[in-house]
Amino acid sequence: MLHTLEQIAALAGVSRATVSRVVNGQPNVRQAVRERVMRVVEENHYAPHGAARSLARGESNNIGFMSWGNIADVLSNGYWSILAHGIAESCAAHEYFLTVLPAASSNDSSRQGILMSSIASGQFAGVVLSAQFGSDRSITMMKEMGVPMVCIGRKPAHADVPFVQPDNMGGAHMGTTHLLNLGHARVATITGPMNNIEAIERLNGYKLALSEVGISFDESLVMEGDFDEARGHDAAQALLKKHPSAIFCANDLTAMGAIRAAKGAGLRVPQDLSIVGFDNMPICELTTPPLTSVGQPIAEIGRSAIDLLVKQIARQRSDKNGGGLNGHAPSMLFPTQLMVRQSTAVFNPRSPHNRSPSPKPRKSRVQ
Amino acid sequence: MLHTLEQIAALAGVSRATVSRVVNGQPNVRQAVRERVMRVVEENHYAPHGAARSLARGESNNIGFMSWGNIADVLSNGYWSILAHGIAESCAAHEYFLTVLPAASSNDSSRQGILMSSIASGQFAGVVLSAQFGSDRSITMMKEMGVPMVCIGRKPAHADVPFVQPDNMGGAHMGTTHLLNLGHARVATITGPMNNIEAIERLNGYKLALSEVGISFDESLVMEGDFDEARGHDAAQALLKKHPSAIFCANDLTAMGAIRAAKGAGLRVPQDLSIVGFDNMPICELTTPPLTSVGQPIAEIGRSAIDLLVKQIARQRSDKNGGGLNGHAPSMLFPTQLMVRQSTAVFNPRSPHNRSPSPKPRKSRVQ
DNA sequence: TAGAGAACTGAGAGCGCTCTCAGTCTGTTG
DNA sequence: CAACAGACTGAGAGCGCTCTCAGTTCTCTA
Repeated sequence: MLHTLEQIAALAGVSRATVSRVVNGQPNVRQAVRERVMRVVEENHYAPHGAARSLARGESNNIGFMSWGNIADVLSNGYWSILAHGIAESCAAHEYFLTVLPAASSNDSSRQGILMSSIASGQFAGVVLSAQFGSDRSITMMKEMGVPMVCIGRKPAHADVPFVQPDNMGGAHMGTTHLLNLGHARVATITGPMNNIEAIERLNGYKLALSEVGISFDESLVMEGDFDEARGHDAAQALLKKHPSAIFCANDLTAMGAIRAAKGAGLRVPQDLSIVGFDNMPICELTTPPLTSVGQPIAEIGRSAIDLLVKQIARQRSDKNGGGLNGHAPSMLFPTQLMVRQSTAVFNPRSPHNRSPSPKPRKSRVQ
Repeated sequence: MLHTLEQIAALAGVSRATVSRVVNGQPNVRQAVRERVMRVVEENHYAPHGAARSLARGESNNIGFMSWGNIADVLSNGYWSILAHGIAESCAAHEYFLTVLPAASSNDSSRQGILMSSIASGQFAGVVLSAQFGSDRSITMMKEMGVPMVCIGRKPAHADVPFVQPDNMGGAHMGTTHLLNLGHARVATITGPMNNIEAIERLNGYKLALSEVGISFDESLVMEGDFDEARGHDAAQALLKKHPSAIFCANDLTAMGAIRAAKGAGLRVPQDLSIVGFDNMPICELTTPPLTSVGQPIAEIGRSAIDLLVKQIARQRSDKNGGGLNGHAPSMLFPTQLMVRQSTAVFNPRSPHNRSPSPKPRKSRVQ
């Protein structure tokens, strides 16, 4: 705090350059000198000034995390916390700082301008952004600026931006198949917002699972949600009129809404209605009944995003120094895993709820 | 990205200094010149280089947020998400960046060293830290370095560090009094970890409420928890043997554990057992039954932390420039609010659970 | 023990920006 | 119309660090 390289150099009786070498662990310093400098450094709690170092090196040690919007409820649902935790951890491991960039909604152009200029200012070595919040325009700008970036979730319009995401389709397929194997024939689904690629992929997984067992897709068993509990509740309430015996939900919050709707309608979960969620948040164990859910390795996805980004940054730097090995940065799809809890059960033909429109039960073959 | 002040100056046919004035909105630039420069700046998407600016100005535009530990479950409980959201928002409003500093546990000294030297490096204009995670030693060091800081939660050993926190004692008093007013006489409590000041304050609020109505404090009705669901469950399970008719829990997660324990013991909430939580997390509305909880303005606390910090930073800067008005930065206590939901009810003398050791019901006077 | 080569050290030129200070250019006044 | 205040502008000296390059000191080998 109180000291500069210059002062430490004076105190140790060497030049600035030598102190710099010692501080950065470079070779070519006599052992005795090295120790003397180290002692002075420690005695004075010297630490190199970050901004000066960035300026001199022409590189930043900061990674930007563009995700936080004015979207408090998204944050509070816990998904982002876990993700952020993985991201922060990996940043620390790579010795980068993680800086939170409150993402601007596409229509808030002044905020977006500030955001972009802060990125343009070279404060960030790279940026992690969420497909959900990153506007297409800002992605385009960042591409033009040549800022390394990684997207959490695929961004269809920007296929060239490396991304990390769970195997949404595979997971939804697995969750739906679980229900089908339990003998359910009328499996409904509550999707996420259909402008969201992950929601679409999950719906596709659901469709695939149905078609595999020869059940034709019934549009009336699909309701669009928005990944939130309230919408999940309303959607489920509407769906229950169609007498499904099971509902596959696009995420856990939606599933919690569905459970609430079922209870409200006097149905027992899982005896009258089986429910599957997606994300396997910690909350799944705390609901009544505990929620069967398709799990994704959220923290690991966050970590991998940073790993990918750091690789890109490194490549960019070596490119500048003449190294020419280019090649496309890979994206990563993470496997999902079904966590069976107590919200799903074998199809129950005797449930009063299932008697109305000819349930046609499937032969149960529990996994 | 691609441009420096120098280049913009050349393009606009003026000197560096003039471009600097325009970019920083300073006076004393002819209108015509100002516009010409602005145009060049915009055409080239110029933004000043952050590190260079910090270096030249001798100030950072970054605030450090020291809280994230390797404590994934703390994060995932949502409290920190909401707090972080308030913090991030206020930082953006004050035009600071928010950088996440993964806090080191006190026993991880190498990590702590890195952390401290990054702070010492002057990258941060100030630091927000959590009383829960900030080690006393790092606080002492930061005080020595003169880094402005604000603590989320009081740190008894550092009374001079400004802090923001909810009125824990008042809130606990309110929550407990609510139960007493419902006629409960055997009100148990599950505390937070007793090395945590907030947990202690909440316990004190509980004691105060009891003493106010002349009920003597019964140690056997107190169990120590750790703000987590699992410990809440176990603590409640143990407490139930003492036949309390109500439990005041130090936070919502603990309360959720208590609900689970009650159900496991065949008790109905609230008919056999009333339960109150603390924090009023969004999850309170989703439990069965919805949880009565003492609410604190989490996001506002986060925002205020930054407001306080920014004031300190400003004062420090003006001090350096000769301004001498010092004075102690204020701390802030935020009011709590009781959210009554369905987990609390009037004392029920006919509950089988309440028949054992002479319940001595209090006369119910519902609020 | 001279000479080559390796190991070590320091001087100095930036990185891109800010900010002071001196100089230039107005537009008023007396 | 000379003189002067006030508005404007640019030169230049850093901010604290890194990194190259030239110079110095060792350490071997012949």
